[in-house]
Amino acid sequence: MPELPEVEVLVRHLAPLLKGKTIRAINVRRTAVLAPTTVAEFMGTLLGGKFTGLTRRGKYLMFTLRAAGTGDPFLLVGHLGMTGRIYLQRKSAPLPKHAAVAMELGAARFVYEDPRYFGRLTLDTRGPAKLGPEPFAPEFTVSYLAGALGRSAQAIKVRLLDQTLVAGVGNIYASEALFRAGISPRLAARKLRPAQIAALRRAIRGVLALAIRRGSTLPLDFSGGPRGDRLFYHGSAPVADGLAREMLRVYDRAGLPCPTCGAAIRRLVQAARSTFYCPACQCR
DNA sequence: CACCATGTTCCTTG
DNA sequence: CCAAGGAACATGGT
Repeated sequence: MPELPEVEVLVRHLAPLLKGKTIRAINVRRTAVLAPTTVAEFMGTLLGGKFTGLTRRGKYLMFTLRAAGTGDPFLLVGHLGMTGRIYLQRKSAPLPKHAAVAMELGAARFVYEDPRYFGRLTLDTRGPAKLGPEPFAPEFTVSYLAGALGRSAQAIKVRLLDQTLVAGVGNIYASEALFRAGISPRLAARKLRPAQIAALRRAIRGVLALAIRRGSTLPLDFSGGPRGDRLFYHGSAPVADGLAREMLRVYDRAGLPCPTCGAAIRRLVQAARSTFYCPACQCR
C-alpha cells in the first residue's frame, strides 16, 4: 500500500479527524512496533495527550501532539512498512487480528495494524531526519539530482529507492518514473545525461502527483471494517482493481504490451527487488 | 509446497 | 573505508 502518494492520501484523510482528539487509553499488543521506544515511555508520553496535527515526510507520518499536563509539543512518528494501515474505528468494534497498537480517542479508536509488523509507531525521530529532499520541494532541482547521482555506478532504479537521494519513491513508482522518462533501469546513475536527469526529475514529480490526485493508483483500503460508518475511510471502494491497474503502465505487467509501443513489458531483479520496464521505450 | 510481496536495516563479501 | 548484494524481519496471497 504505502509509497509517498498513499501516505499523502492517508495523511490528508486523517489529519482533520485526529485534530483535537485526546488519547484516553492505549493498548499495545506488539511492543516491537514501538522500538526503540519502550511501552513505558510510549504510555507515559502519549496518555492524555492531544493530537494537534499530522503531516508527511517521505513515507513517514508525522503526528504532532501536546502532552497532558505540561502541554509540551512532541512528535509521534509512523511508518506503514509494506502492509501497515492506520484508521479510525468505532470504540465498540472488535480489534482486528493484527492490530499492533490501539488508542481510545472517545467515540473513535485509532488503530495501527500491520500483518507483517514491518512498520513503526514510535517516538524515535531519527528515521525521517535522515531523508533526502521531498520530491515536490524547491530544493529537488535538476542540479541537486545531478550532484546526488554523482559518480555512482549503481543502477539508476536501485538509486531511486535510496531515501536519502529523494524521499518517498518506492519500488512501484521507481519503475513507473523510469518508464515515463524513457530511461533503462539498468543504466548506471553516473551515465545519465543532463537531459535524462531533467526528464527523470519531471517524471518522478509527475507520477507521484498523478497518483495523489487519483487518490492513489493502488487498490487502497484504509477501512478495516464494514462500510457505512462515517469514521471509516473507504478509499478502496471507488477504485476498482482494473481501473487502478491502468494507472500503472509497467509495474507488475510483465508480458503485457507496453501502453506506448506494444512491446512486451519485462521483469528483472535488481537488489532483490522486481523491476518492470519496456525494453523498446527504455533502451537507454 | 514454492514463490512472490508497496520497506528498512543489518551483515557479509569484495 | 566504501559499495553492492543478500538475508532478515513475519505474514498472507496465489
